[in-house]
Amino acid sequence: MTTEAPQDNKKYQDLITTARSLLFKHGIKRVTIEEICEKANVSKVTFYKYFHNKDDLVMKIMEDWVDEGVREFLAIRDENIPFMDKMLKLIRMKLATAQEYSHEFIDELMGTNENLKQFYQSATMKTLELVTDFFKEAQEEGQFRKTVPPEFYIYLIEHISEMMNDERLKTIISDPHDRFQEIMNIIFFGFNECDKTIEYDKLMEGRVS
Amino acid sequence: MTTEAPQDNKKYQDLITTARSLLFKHGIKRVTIEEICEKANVSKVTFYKYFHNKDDLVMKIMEDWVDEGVREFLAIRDENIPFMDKMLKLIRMKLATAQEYSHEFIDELMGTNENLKQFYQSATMKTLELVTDFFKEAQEEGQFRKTVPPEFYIYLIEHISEMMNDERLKTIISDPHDRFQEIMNIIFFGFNECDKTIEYDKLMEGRVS
DNA sequence: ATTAAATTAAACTAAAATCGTAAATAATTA
DNA sequence: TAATTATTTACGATTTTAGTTTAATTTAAT
Repeated sequence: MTTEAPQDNKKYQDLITTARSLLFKHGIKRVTIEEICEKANVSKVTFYKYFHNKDDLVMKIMEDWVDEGVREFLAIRDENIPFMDKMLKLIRMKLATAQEYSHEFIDELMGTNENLKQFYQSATMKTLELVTDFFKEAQEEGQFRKTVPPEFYIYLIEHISEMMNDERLKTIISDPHDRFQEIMNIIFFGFNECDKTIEYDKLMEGRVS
Repeated sequence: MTTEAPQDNKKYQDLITTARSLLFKHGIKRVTIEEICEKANVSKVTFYKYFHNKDDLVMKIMEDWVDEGVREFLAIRDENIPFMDKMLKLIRMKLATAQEYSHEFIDELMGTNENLKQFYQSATMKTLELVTDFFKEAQEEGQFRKTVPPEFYIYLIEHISEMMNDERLKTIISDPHDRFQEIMNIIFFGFNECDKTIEYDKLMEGRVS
């Protein structure tokens, strides 16, 4: 008689995972509910048992996704490793998720629907606070220059993958290794001459690219 | 009074290029004619001036694309460089185009429409003959083991990019450099110990990845 | 085996999207 | 200016999609 929570339901999970990969790849408007149901081997009736409509589905996907991200972040934050290694792992994480979803998906999330937009913004807010606190603490410990606003570091971190895929930058530095090296060097050490570097290979180690 | 050939028309070209990138990315059924027109800044009426319908558009895209491929191939074939270097360039070309289109596009090309299917098959036939001749000649010159059917080499070449992106293989050899190295070594030298290798970096040089 | 719940396929309606065209209007070119 | 060409707007016809209903089937628990 115990009514199962939807998170533990197989059909629900099938729908979430199939929908996620489809929507992340093609964006929201290109994918139909029927297609999701077919690919997930779930009938349309069952879909409407768990979701009111497509927007509702998207919100639940985002909830899952954000929670996942927060969990990953907290795990890294609380690891017992040097600060620089944590930074590496955070960047790696960002690059990993950035490859998952298409630009189109985020654009649609922000553009068309007002509910989704609000939800997405409040979700990013929540995670942003977490990360900001992390940076502020690191700054107080002397890991960063104190004159840099932590929000600016977050901005930079979030734009690394964008820079890596920027067509203009690609023509300037075609080799991805070199490109990454240069971006990281600028972010961490600025234009000053410096003997420290962040290795692309170290960042990518163990990653299935 | 000279009626301009459509190939030289700006609007026509805009339609072809925008349609190509959209269709290659999302497949045929996900993209609407109106979307193409909007993105290309061409009115729908103008679209129907140049194309009967979506299938007609796809065929003309394919024609362009195949011609382009044949030209590239012939250019490489007739270059005055060692055979191995030609091989490298051909593989590079294959990898480049494979990143352009999605699996979905080719699937739809083969699956839904009978006209497109026929057209695609005859087009690949035509190019396959060219490449086969190239390999046969190389074989007669002693560049390959004579007991290998050239068709099998073509098959292998065409599957390099697939292997590079194969999830199973990725877990076995996660580093793309290593993965590519191993694939190339197998294809060119088999399982025999051999001091020759094909360098990933050499293959990728000058490519904007 | 019996019962209750979950799932499904199929049919269906209403709304929305898309196609393709025809006319009126603006822009180019001769 | 006149003739040709490109674009906008509007529109009807068709197709697709969303969401619901019903009846049949599967699944799981008792």
